[in-house]
Amino acid sequence: MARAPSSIVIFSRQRPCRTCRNFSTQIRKLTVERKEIEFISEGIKPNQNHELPQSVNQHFTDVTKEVAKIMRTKSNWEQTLMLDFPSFNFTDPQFFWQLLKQQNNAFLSLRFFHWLHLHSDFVPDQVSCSVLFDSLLEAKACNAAKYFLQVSSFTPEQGSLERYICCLCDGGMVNDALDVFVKFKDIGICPSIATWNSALLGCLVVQRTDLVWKLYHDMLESRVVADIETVEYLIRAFCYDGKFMKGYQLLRQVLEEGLVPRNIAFNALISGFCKLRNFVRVSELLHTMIAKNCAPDIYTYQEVINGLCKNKMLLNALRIFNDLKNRGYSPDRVMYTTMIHGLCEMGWIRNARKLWFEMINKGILPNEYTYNSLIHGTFKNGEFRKARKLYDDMRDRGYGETTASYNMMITHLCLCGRTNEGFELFKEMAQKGIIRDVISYNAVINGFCKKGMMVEGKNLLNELLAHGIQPSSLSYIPLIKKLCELGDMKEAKQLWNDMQNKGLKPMACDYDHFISALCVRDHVMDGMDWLVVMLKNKLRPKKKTFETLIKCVSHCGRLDVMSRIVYYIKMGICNSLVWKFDMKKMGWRNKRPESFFKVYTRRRTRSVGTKKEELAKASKRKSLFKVYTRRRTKSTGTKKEELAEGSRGKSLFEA
DNA sequence: ATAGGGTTAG
Repeated sequence: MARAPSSIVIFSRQRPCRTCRNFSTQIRKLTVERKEIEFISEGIKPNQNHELPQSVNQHFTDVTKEVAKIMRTKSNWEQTLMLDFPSFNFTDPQFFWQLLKQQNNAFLSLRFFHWLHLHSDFVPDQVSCSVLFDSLLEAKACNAAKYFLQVSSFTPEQGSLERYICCLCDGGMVNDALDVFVKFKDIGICPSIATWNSALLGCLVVQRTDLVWKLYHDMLESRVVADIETVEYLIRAFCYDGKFMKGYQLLRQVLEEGLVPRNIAFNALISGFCKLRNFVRVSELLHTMIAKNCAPDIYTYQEVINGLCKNKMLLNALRIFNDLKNRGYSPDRVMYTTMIHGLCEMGWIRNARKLWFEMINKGILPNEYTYNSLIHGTFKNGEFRKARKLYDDMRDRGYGETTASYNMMITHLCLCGRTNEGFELFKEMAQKGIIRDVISYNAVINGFCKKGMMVEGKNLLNELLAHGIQPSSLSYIPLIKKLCELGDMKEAKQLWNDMQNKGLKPMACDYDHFISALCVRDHVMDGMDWLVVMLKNKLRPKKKTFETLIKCVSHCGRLDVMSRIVYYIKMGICNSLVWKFDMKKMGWRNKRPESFFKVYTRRRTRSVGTKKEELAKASKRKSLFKVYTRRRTKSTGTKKEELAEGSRGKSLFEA
């Protein structure tokens, strides 16, 4: 696959006109074309060796008018034409010209051509073809243009072909556009930079960055000089691929050359660095924008506020939001919705309501997104009745007929124990023809499981699979969790295997369902086996998992198992980066791992034993622990060796 | 561009 090279050639055309996307200004007007046609037609005399008499031309004009009228008004125009003009020769190229000029409608002309072609293999002459083709392009009818090109097999001139590429890209038919590029390559002609850019944008819009890079590779091969618009698309493509740093480096590179891309490139980068939680860079980008006379727009701030909210930095988001208002920017509906959603997500429902009424007072009406955000927040706040009322309000306004709305409502109904109502909505979706996706199914499956309705839950999972919907791990986990609770470990394991056979990776907390179910039934060793599986899958166990195990271990006094847990902590996890990060957060970096051990023993013994017992046990454990620390330090520490030692450790414990 | 599904901390 083609990849973007690290550096690119820049042509210093700061703001290129968008040749290919603005048909009304860039493409010659159809009226102009018509004049040209009339002019040319005097010189070309298709099928005739002499001038047509004026009377014949007049006759054509009359007939074309009549034909146009019939085509516009009658659905069975083909028959009507045959009946009304039984002896007329429609295949006369002169007549087709006349029709093109008269009808002023590319689609009607195309239909007429299609009819003629079906009956007589009629193909208009080159000039008519290009007029028709160009007007189809002007009408952005890429499918029609493609069809016409195939059937008439005429060769458009280079300009038309380039506009054809733009038209295809506008209509999302990027693969066809790429085929035209191949044609250009074959005849050794290089399209203009505007056409390349239009194609890059087309690929970007349909989220095919692989094609962006392929095109860019071809561009470099054709020695086309990229311009700032190209750079914008490449930055956006990098961001789409999640390679924000590469996009950023490209931006730096062009800024150094004195070129500034449009806001949208900055916005994409800002959105990316928000995702990475790199707000220092976000701030730097904002400053760069201002310095380069590229004032951040409402979309820019939208990205910033969205990023801050998603990272739970609500106060910062609110500050910027209020600053904007104070500085005279008026937040739009999207901005209000984003802010309300952020507040609801964090449970700040009162502030969310305040903004809700503020926007209504400003004359901005909430839309479906706003309603959904506030309903979500109201549910989270446990106010079922209020949420229900808001939902009815939304329905009264004609919103709520989308999958996302239904899913939100079903999820919350199921969460607050109203699974039946949720299921009713789920059925309503099917009746109304609203698509039910994996989230809809998962929500109801979860609801059924919560109520212990396992048969219904399993049926729904099977229905989901039967409908060919790609399940997610959340389609299985509620069932597995409940089965574990009920003690049906066999069935739970069966579903667990089904899930993994579908390539779905469970998360670390999903193992807890098995571990706690086993611990409840005093099967500590089996619980340990699950821990081992987790570690083998390079999953970082949650603190809760250890707590569950340790509680159980202490309950049945299996000190041997306890030391094995500590062994795993030392052997398996301490070396992974993730764990180190967690250790750092827990404040025991540079401390000896015993402290971790102590935390758990202390917590446990408080609830169980007396202080004397505690001390005695602790010292015993400590000595056990020391054995293993010593053993571990002996090993030189390559991963393989550690794994080998891990398995030896296991057998030691079980002996 | 904005809405729908699970994690963690004292």
